[in-house]
Amino acid sequence: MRWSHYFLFTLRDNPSDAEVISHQLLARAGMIDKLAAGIYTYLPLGWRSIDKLMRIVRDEMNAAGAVELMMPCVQPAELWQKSGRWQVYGKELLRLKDRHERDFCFGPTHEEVITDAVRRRITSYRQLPVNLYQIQTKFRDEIRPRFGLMRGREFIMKDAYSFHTSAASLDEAYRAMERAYRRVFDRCGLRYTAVEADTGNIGGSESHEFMVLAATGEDAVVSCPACGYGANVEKAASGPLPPPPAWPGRVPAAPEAVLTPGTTSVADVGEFLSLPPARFIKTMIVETDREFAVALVRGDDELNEVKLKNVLGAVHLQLASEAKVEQVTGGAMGFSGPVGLKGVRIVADFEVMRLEVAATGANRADHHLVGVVPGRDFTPDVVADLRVVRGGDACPRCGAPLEVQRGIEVGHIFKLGTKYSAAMECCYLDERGQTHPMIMGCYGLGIGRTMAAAVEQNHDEHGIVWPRPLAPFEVELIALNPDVAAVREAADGLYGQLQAAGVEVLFDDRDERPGVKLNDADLIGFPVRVVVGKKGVEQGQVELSLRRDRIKLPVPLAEGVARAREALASV
RNA sequence: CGGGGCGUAGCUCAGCCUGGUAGAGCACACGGUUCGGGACCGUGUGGUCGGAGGUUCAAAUCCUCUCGCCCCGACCA
Repeated sequence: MRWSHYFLFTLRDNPSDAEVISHQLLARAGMIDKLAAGIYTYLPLGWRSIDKLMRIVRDEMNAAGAVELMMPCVQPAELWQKSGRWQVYGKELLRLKDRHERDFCFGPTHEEVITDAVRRRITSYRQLPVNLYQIQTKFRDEIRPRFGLMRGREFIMKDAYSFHTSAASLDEAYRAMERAYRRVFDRCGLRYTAVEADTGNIGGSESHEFMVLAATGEDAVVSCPACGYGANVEKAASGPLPPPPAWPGRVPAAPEAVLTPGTTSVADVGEFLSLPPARFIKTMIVETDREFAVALVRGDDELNEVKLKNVLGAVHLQLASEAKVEQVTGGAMGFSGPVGLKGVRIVADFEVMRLEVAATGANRADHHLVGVVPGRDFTPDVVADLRVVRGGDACPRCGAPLEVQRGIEVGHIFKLGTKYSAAMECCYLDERGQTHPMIMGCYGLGIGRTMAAAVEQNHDEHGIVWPRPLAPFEVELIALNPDVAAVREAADGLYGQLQAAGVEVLFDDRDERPGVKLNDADLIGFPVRVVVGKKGVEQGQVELSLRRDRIKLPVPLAEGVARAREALASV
């Protein structure tokens, strides 16, 4: 492709609304164009990357035995009412009406449609299992789209759905999908990790996320370098913490109230009473879709709201407002504690119950209780893992120190079970003629997000450094001085030869100054660059360089194509 | 939805506080000099200052409302 015949416009400045590096670079490199919040055009260069990634994904899905189809974006409300998600999904579901005022939505995911398609065709165990996938544009009306392609409202996703007669069969498909995902991300040259994940509102029994490791990731990933344990921080567990410093002095027979004016944070009270934060019981009042509840974690720990939500069986959970806190505890916000609380469920973290004595709020303004003994002075309704795991905590499997890194969730696979098949009567007859709901799995992979993640992980101060499999073109050929006949002829010749050799080449034949073309080449970041300049051509040479190390190497003009292909093979 | 910030030329921004002829750089067009790391000189095109209402002799500037965008939080296959 000749640049002069293409549709490629690079930007010198970062767009004012681009904050993360992948958004900045993809926009400056002329690959994407924002139309509205979280809604982007893939310009020709960007679309080539997307197309390459989709080919890799198709390849691996097909190899893993999944079958491609294409479902509609616009879906009738009836299906969603049947699964119950018309009510549950909330504002993230973009709803619309047709001219007859009938309700539709723009599909954020396709469990309903696929389950409907399968239930009307498959009736026998003999026809199972099946695994169907599509690559398609989704729409989710996110509360807050951000970070360019990383969290769009409209985005391209590969989604697959499998149907089974047994947990063993589902497990087989699940493992096959896991292997396929690994191959996809391996082929893309990404550094990633697969971790255990919370199943969220999708539901199901088991779930793994594929995280591309990058500092700008929205998620925290906990991993054990010793045994390979890995989990999203929402889900991650740890071994027991080391005990906090000893309680100073004697443990009283009953909690004693002390005056602690104005000290509402653990840090403040700790300093005021000369107690370490780990000796406090942090008490948080939460409000869920069904109740108020009280969560207790050790003073130096953070509450993991996802874990708490799961323990409480809640769909939504938030910290209670000041007024609600006072209503529940009878005391001021910032002075809450579990002692004497009535009428609410109390959930305590394991580490709280391991404290033989502690301090906590007195449910009375400007007062705390010291000498509180868990189990003696209060009894939680549930004891569970509620804390956010931190770097250095013990691995729950082997005890080695855990690491915490940032990650971008590019894939997520779930064992769904019968949640949708039961609700939508997607059933089969077994050998004995009995009816059962099918057992389902679902498997998502964000196409645009993976492209953005690749840029987050592969760039330098000059621009993008594409891994070859995702590079829009493999080689950029630059005619530095196209007004010089010898240069033009040499570059034209190389261009024809590269094309004939099947190399994907973008030929920068623009009438621009050398600096502009060289800087643009760095910005758009194809793996191999071939520069034809006046001086070189006089000596029968062109210059070859790799984007990653930017080392320039003169090669004979006649060997240009062969050497470029060698260089490509090396990346 | 809560908190913060921003909407002025295709892009990045200044001007606003303290009301008085709408600006710069880049991009684009033409001419000239340049040409291996984002050149220079000259000329030129391009803006209902996000929108509506108000105050005023006069509004990009002050006030009210509204729309859009970005960041933090809550939320999130």
